[in-house]
Amino acid sequence: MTNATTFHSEQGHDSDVQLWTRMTSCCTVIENELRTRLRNEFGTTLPHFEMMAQLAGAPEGLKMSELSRRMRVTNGNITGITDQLEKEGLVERSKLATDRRTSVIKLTINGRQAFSRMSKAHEQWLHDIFSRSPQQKRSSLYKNLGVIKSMLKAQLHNKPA
Amino acid sequence: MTNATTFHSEQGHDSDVQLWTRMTSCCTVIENELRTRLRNEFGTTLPHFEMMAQLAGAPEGLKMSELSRRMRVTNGNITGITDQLEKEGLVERSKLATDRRTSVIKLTINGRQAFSRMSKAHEQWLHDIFSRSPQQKRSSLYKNLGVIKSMLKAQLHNKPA
DNA sequence: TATTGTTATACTCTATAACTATA
DNA sequence: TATAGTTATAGAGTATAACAATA
Repeated sequence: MTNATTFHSEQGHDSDVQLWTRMTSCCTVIENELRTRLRNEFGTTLPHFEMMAQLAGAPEGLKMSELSRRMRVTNGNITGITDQLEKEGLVERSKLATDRRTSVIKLTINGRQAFSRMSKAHEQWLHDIFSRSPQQKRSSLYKNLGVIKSMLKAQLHNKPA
Repeated sequence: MTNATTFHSEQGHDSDVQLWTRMTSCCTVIENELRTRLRNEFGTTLPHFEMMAQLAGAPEGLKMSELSRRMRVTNGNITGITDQLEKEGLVERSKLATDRRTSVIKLTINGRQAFSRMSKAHEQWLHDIFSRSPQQKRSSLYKNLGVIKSMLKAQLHNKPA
């Protein structure tokens, strides 16, 4: 992710730019922090972690095209991430009898254990970051982001927001 | 930027993970949109645009180390971006008499004009994205992100949030 | 010694497009 | 024809580290 701008305009939409600046700035800082910690403490990356998180929430496994849709990256990249995680023994491919084109990806036992450790830390990091903000403000933030999210969903393509 | 997770935990900090998921998801979608538009309509990239935005807000110019700090990337990358923008005639380096190590970067006239066009579009895109959300909610979102921002500032290093 | 900026390099992440195999 | 996944490739974006010039 990249950063903020401080430019001032003449169109009267300054507040939109400022909102975006603040959003992306907060996200960049947090994401950099998470990325660094995942690398230093677990030797992994954000996309690898996120694929595992998707799979942890789907014990029956996910098709690669579904992972592609959810993670908003193209098929080729899912192949690459899957290859690496499979080599590490964290996920496994299996074939569907009903459609031999399709691969279903699941966490292995090892993958599930590894993800469990990582996600505990990840959750704690986020708690450390957010818990200094009053619960009421966090809740309001969550709700208002939900409004943005549903607008984006309606507005831009058919990607999940 | 990367994407969301939907994992559920046992530590009771689920809401922190959900907040982060929603934040980063919204940011990813918007950022991808801005990146695509900057490339398609202006043949530029987000970091290039953002450096120009920083310089547009500082008519007296900025030191490269200051750009590095503001954009949260290392010096070497600022050198690279500056080289490219300079080659396009959009920025110029100048030397300080008081410290001959330092380079001060400014937008050229062309750079200022180019940025003016781009930032008008950029502002309009953001307005299109955000304006469907009620003003009151956007304002609340902005304020609550401000709380996060100042906490991050206090918490993580000395980087500007 | 510390700081500013440069250079060289390598890696992660991503998109595009051509491909294979199935449907 | 359309879809699922693979492969190859190119480029963006970034960090690390060694370096030169200056403070």
